[in-house]
Amino acid sequence: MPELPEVETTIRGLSVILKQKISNVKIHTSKLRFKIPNNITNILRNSKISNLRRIAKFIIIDLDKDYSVVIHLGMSGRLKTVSSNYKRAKHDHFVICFLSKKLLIYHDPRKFGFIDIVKTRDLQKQKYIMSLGLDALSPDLTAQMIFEKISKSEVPIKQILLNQKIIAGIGNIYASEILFDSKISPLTLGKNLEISLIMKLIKSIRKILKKAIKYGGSTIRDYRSADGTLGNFQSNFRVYNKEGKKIGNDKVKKIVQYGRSTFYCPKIQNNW
DNA sequence: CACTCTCCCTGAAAGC
DNA sequence: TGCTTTCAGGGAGAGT
Repeated sequence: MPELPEVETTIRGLSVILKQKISNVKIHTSKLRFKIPNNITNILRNSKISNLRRIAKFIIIDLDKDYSVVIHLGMSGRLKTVSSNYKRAKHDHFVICFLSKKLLIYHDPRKFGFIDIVKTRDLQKQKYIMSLGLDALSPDLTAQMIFEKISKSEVPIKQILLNQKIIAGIGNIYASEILFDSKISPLTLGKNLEISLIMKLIKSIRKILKKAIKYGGSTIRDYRSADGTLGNFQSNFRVYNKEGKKIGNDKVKKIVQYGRSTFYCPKIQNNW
């Protein structure tokens, strides 16, 4: 599932479309999480891709005409670049065609993602961007900032990590991995996390996410970056989806928090 | 405002 | 084997 490392991997795989000129756009399905704006075709046609970047889990494709395409992959979204002899597959909802004959395809079986187009200068005003906390890989992220945000919170740290308003980019899989790495119990309430543990947590956030990016993203089954290469971080999951696995003299336990599965080692993650 | 829960959707996997 | 049910998860929106 696309979390920060998968989004980063996708963007790196998209570099082949940089500077390319768009010849056409095809919308096969406009009803994703939100409707794809009607004016997107007109704005995209004859534009050039000037830059590719990431804000948390959002992919930003900047155009040369002061507009930016915003793509969120939701849970099952993928972007792939293919050549002109490509045959459309099921769930290919949106296609950008380039003069070079290359195609950029948005593929999303569950349609939880969305595609938007906004004036680049208005990007930060979009409510889905505006509400985001600091990016999980931002060098500016400090334990003090997190402490101030969670020191009164009765919410368990696992759920806090998923809250994009506090730290942006972490999803359900890496939340478990990060907590295991920092030896913090997912059940710890925000208000009970002392600053030294938050420092440890931030170290683990950076370590786990960077490692996942290095391995090309992961995801549950068959995460592929935009150039089609298979992410292989999943073989590096220590606890996620590993219920019953022995680690030292402990065993991975699965619990459900707020309707989401959490995997952890009760004896190892025992900061009580 | 802060928090919790449901729902959107499809395909894979489990259950029968 | 094959049909049916359950589960997975990001985040908006409703409800408390």
